[in-house]
Amino acid sequence: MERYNFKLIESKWQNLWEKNQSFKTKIDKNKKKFYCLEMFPYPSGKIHMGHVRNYTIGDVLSRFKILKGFNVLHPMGWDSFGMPAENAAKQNKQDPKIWTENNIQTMKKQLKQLGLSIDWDREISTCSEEYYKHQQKFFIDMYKKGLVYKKENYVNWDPVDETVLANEQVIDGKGWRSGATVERKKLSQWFFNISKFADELQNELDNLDQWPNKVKVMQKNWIGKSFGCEIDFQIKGNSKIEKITCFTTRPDTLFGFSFLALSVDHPLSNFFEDDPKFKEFKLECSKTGTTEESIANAEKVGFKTNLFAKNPLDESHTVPVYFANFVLMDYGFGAVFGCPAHDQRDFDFAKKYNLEIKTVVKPFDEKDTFKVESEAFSGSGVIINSEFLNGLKVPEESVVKTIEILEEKKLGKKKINFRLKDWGISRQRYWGCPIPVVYDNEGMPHTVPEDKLPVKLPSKINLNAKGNPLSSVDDWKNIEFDGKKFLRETDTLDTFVDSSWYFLRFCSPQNKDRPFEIEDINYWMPVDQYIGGVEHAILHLLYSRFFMRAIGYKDNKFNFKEPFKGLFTQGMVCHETYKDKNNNWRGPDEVISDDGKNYYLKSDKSNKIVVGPSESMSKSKKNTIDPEKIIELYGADSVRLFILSDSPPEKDVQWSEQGIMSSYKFIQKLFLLDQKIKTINKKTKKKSSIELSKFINQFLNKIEKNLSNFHYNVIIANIHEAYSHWIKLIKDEENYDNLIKEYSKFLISISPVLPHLTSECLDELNIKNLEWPKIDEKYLIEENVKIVVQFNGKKRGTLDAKKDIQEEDLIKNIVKSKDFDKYLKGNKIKRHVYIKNRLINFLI
RNA sequence: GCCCUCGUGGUGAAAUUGGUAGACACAAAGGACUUAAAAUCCUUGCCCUUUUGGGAGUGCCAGUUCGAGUCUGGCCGAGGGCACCA
Repeated sequence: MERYNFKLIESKWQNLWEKNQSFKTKIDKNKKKFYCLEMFPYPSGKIHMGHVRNYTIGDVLSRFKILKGFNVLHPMGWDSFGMPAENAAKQNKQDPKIWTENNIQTMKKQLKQLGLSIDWDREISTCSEEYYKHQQKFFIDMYKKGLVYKKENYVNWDPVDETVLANEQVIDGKGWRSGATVERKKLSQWFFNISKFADELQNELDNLDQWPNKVKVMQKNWIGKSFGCEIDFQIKGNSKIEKITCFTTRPDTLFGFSFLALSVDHPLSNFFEDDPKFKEFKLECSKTGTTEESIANAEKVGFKTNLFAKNPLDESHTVPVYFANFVLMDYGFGAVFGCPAHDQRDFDFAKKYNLEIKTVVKPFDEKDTFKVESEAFSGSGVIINSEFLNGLKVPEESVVKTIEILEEKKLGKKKINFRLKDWGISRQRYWGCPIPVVYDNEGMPHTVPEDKLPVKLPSKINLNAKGNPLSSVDDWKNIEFDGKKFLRETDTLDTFVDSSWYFLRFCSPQNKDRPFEIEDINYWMPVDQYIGGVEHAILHLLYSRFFMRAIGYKDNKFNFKEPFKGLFTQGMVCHETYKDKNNNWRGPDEVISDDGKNYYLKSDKSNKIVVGPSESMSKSKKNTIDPEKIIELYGADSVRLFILSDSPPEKDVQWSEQGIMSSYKFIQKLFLLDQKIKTINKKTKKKSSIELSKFINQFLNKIEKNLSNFHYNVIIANIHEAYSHWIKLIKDEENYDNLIKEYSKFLISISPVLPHLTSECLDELNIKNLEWPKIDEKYLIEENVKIVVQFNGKKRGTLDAKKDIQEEDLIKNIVKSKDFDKYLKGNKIKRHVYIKNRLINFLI
């Protein structure tokens, strides 16, 4: 028999799918739609195993839904603006546009080799004018609706690359690319007003019942809603300063008030700028490292002012006002009321500056004389030493009650605060969407008139110029509208803006005038299943949720709220790591082992390799496997099979050479099985057995259930089991036509995983127009069951019985069988428990 | 420090949701076929027993139950997220 020639057959089917436009989708209101989307890739050069896993998972689902009769939208595009293009361009002196387009061509070819069911007619690329011109329009619309603004803000500044870095691009206080220590710098930046939607973004999470809980928790923490109140503190010591407003979640500890602390960036700092000691203090504060950890561990220090704050609940009680390094300007009001007894940070500060520590909450099981000594007490309990607040339960009564009192006395009011900050979208980068703004000669910003859109990126540019490359392109920067001179905004948009609406563009990818047609959107959206890495849990997913709301703000025509109805976060692909004797990383193709234990370098047998733990594949550790080479060697179906087989898709999977080999062998076995089945002598096989129908229907049932729950690894196990069953089956006498009929159902049901092999096998049977086989429920019911027999909860054997056997009959059979004599003999059965068709437990 | 998730053979993992623990696969050991190797196939997998059998067993300790990998409480360990958020 011939071997399965995957090279021939896979390319044959890929060409056919392309020629027949098999995955082209159109709106069809008679069919239920299913929008399956995987996170689109950044075109960095070649696809990696992470892509293979991501897109295989999505493809299996898409193909399954197509078979189930859904109208499936399964598109693909390119997140093609971003820093790597610019950096590569600098190194290779190549135009970022050309570099990007070449990569797209390469990766597109590679994706096609995987046999993905993608409607390539909908392909989009965010760096094309056709895409970003709509984005500029969104920016202008949002500007007009007051959702975009410009303000001065502190940013992460890389002094070597001369650019702003996003928080995630700062690693241990250093620029991820330059390695330079990142500075805080105040810059004028554009912002999206995402915090306006903070409450809704948090509340709507509860309705996303097809999202992993983990992601929802992360977003909730990120948005960080907290309930409290704002309080005005009257100030003494400077006649120009009347009051300071603070936000607090613990107004109930107001009688424990012992200092008030301000951020050094607080507007009131202006009154102290002339004081050289304050200036020095402020400078010191700005030097503290920028990493979160170094901030958290930094010593709490303060600068004492000549100001005093009055306790609003007791005017005779005044406390000193400090500037302190731990107070953030961009949370609350940049001012904190300090209660050392019940907040550890305040406690540390009070200890250092010898401030009063007054206990105002005691635990339930303590006396009223309870005193905070060595550390702050922040647990629940009862209010003490607080006059009219005494006796209130902390926190459930005390906070609400104190706010009521403060509101009544007009000293404060209820307030909900969010941790979520507005989204800074300015980047001093060339390879991004230009911000459609110009400045007049007074420096006032204006949005670019719509008939002058798009603002195109200039093509000839010196990327090695210092700072933002766009600011040195004079003939682009200087522009005239109707005879008036303007200067262009040279910042470009954060690339997360590009990916915040690409899923909408897929619905109307070729529309020239508008980003989308509303009918298209309302038919296809929301995305029914979104699949991608958990690393986007907060940023991309939160930004997209915001963007939907921002586009629909004041003029909502969408018939849905959330862009992604279902979310699945897949795990990473890992591989062992290797280090040679000089402590250099080595790749899997550089090392070899004869016994599976001792590894050495292929090129130098004396160089022993230390095998490290399996880690997520990364170029820096050289533990990557190139999908293209693997497809070349084993074929796409083998890769698809293996990437799904070992671990559940949400967990990390370990890549192994043995694993891919065994998947390859299994594909060969399936093909051999196929040949055997088709060459069975048609005449000698007579009977149509119920067993065959049972087997196939139960198999279909398992596959369908496991497909719906993303238990793809179990599906592979099911296929293995089914294979063994077929091998036994073909030795039996079976009516040929019936055999083929049931066998074709098997092929169809595994086609989402192995589309090339099954297409070929089905084609030989002349089966076209594939449909998911209907499961015949009557074959799911077994008329014989195996019943577990237990004595005192211990399994002592099993007994075959008719389904739904009566209890008495079962017991009779057990006694009759004699297998259990040694447990029954001489023992009295006190009672027994019978679980129908499953188990019987005798208690003796 | 706070929050979330997870602990099952040498390894990756299954387990109809409280009912035969370890399906399926990788690796290992032994065997069969081979002159030999590769490939393929079969067996084994912790403890006692030659076998028949029996015992222990899902991180640890308790509890609920006829019955717990699954439920409850406490502890230990691993991974991830957030981190001066007032």
